[in-house]
Amino acid sequence: MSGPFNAVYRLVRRVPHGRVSSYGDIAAMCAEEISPRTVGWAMSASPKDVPWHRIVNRRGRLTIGRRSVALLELQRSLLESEGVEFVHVDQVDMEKHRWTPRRVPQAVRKGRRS
DNA sequence: CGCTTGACAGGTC
DNA sequence: AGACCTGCCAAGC
Repeated sequence: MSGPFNAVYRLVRRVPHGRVSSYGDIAAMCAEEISPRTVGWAMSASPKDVPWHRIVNRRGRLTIGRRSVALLELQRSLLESEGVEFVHVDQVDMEKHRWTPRRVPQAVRKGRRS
């Protein structure tokens, strides 16, 4: 049971309560070469135990809502309930809440230095 | 099998 | 700053 999607899910499960990460950050931390788009696709099919709402775009925008406004509102309410602050109605404060792990699990770490 | 569609990102103008 | 282009890649048709 492996593959890019599961690697993505393992990483997203590590994003702590009250913190957020971006599609690009998750892709960069992933061991396999995947694109941010693939992370987005994985989120759209994520299992129940994956905190998909903690993944936003690079600037903190909630880029989910084009097809489902209800999902956008759900994401916003979930983040607000975790104490995440917003700089705009659809944009979280990345400076304060971006997840910046010192170490990513070896199995997931890609051979690159930031 | 080829074309379109995105829950993206980096660059140009 | 914001519109636009390109690379990206799994799914769906």
